[in-house]
Amino acid sequence: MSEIQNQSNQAVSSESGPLSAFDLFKRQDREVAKKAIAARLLRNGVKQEDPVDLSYVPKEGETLEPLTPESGNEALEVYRHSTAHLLAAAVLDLYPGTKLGIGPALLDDPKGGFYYDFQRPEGERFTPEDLPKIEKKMRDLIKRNLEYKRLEMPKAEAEKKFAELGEPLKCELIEEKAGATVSCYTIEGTPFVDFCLGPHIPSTSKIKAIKLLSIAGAHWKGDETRPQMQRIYGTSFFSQEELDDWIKQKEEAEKRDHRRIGPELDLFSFSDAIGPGLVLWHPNGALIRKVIEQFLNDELYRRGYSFVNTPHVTQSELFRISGHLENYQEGLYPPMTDKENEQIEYRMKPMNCPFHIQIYKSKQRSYRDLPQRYAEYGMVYRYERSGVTHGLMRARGFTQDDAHLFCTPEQLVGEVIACLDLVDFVMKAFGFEYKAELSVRHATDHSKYLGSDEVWTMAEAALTDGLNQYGLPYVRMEDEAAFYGPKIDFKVVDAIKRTWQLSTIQVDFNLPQRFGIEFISSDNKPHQPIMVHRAILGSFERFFGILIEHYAGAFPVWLAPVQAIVLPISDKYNEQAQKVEAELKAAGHRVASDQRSEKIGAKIRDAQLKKIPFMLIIGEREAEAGTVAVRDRVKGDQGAIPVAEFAARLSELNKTRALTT
RNA sequence: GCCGACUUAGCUCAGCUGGUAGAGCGUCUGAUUCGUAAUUAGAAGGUCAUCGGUUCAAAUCCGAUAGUCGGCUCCA
Repeated sequence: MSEIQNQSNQAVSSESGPLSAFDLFKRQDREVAKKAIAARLLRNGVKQEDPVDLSYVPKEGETLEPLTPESGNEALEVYRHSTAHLLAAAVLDLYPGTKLGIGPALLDDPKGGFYYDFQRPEGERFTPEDLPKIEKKMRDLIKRNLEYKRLEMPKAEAEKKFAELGEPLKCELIEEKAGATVSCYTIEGTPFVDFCLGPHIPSTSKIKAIKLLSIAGAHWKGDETRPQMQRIYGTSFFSQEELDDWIKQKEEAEKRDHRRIGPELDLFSFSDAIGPGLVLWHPNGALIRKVIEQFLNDELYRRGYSFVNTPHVTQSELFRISGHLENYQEGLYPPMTDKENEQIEYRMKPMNCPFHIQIYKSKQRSYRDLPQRYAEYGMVYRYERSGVTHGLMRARGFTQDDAHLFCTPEQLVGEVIACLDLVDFVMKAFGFEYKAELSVRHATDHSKYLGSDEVWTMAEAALTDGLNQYGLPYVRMEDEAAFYGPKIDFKVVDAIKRTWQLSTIQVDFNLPQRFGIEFISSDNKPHQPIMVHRAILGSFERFFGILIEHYAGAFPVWLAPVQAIVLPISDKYNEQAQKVEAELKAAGHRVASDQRSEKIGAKIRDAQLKKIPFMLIIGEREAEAGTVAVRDRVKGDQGAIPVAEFAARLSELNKTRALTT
């Protein structure tokens, strides 16, 4: 990375005036200067958080590095933020009287891009037909190569200026956020002025590839009590190729959408007669779920878990004690009143933990009994607001693969390591890469956290030691812990590089205290056990949705509802097909046969669309030889092999949970 | 919950500014007996999401309800 010392700046500034970042870069390397869109600022060699404009004139002790398209997210953020300004300029030009909200860049996929919030005058609003017009105007502005100008002024002056411009929301922001000096940006030749920290690209022609995406409602500052504005989403890239790739990626994600694939492959559905967010698992989906459950069952037994079962409803009292009633009132289904005693109300359960605690509490526990590990695939019900349900990903009724560990402080590290190993084992089985995040308390401000310093220090140390001993790299997130304890979260990366938050390991100081659970230690005195909540898949519903998208519906053999389908060439070989089907079924495989009077091409096509891993074709040759011609859904025709050989192959794939054939 | 869009046969979708429904796929019945991604003929199938209104007349216009979809932390 080229680096320009301020000394050189001072050396020349006497003759030709002070030199800007751009001037300095140009001296160093014309090509780099041409590509630069902003500059990274180093003060006494220390990188400053916010980049600066190319017009920035460095001060004593400051060094600059160019920010180019190759600089990654830092540059992309500046670029997209500038595109958001361009959008606002185009909108103001086309729709005078529009008030500005905010317009930040977005980096996270799938929302990568930017948006700008607008308030149109009473009675006016954007419609989807406006987007092409606005986009066209943006392109016009790009062609005119207009300059992004930075203005600085005292706070009072800025407030006056925006008041004159009729931008009340901007005034509110200045009031709240601004220091003594306020910076603004304009785009030359447009009515656009924005209160903005910057930095921005030097001129509109730097913007190479844009696309406006959608219009949505958004409340000012995300606050529902504030007026609703119209938000325009868009995205921009340094090149058309990158934009095209992004569009392709989006289309790929749409093709994989579990809400499309689910009904297509007859995996699950929703029914208006039942209600939003309540899932019907069809035979194919339920079968996959059973296979996953069986896989987990075996593993959990092996790892010393006990299985428990608890009811779906409970007297509200349980959740009053746990604090959920107070804190999550909105998220609960409304209460049911007891028929015989109006004083008693029941609730659908939103969590399993208090039930497991009741099991723990059912008798006195000795330190010799610990750890207790209770696992349950517990169905819980949360009243998600009507606008937020999303297929299997966000449902109102879902099944947690929940477990609660009750242990002594000394046992915590060991339990953490065991959980890490379980997460690793399960994620690898499904072919997921993953990353870990350790969420701990704020370094100094502990006011919002419950529990003593002593116990927090112990728990954070146990999680950290566990991660280190297990050898798992992690990101430490300060101030991201839950109020009730520190945690480790896992993010998996799917087949098309999207990340999903799945597993979690959380230490809880709150519930043991609220429910007053204890164990008798070797000192013959009661102590409070450490409680750990842990989920691997999170919820079966959501995990299934993620799996469908991860595999695009083409499940590996061990999960596929139908692992192989027998396809007779014509009716003449139906009998042989039935024999082969029966033989494979007897060997424990999930096999079907297609005995319709269709041509083989049609049968193959249908099997292919159902994403069945193997097609076993039987014609005259195979019937005579007792073989099947194996067609792999990915690799195509594999030639004929004896039925027994195919059965052995299927067994092997199933046993090893192979992800490919 | 809020903003916007959408809801027509099992599925995907046509149906122009109101004149009372159409295709492809699928299903069913028959013919065909076929060698690696769609053989063929015929038939059945819809209170146009639901309820209400305007009109001589509503899938079409208006309103309400339900459901689905895109959003509603990202800051000057």
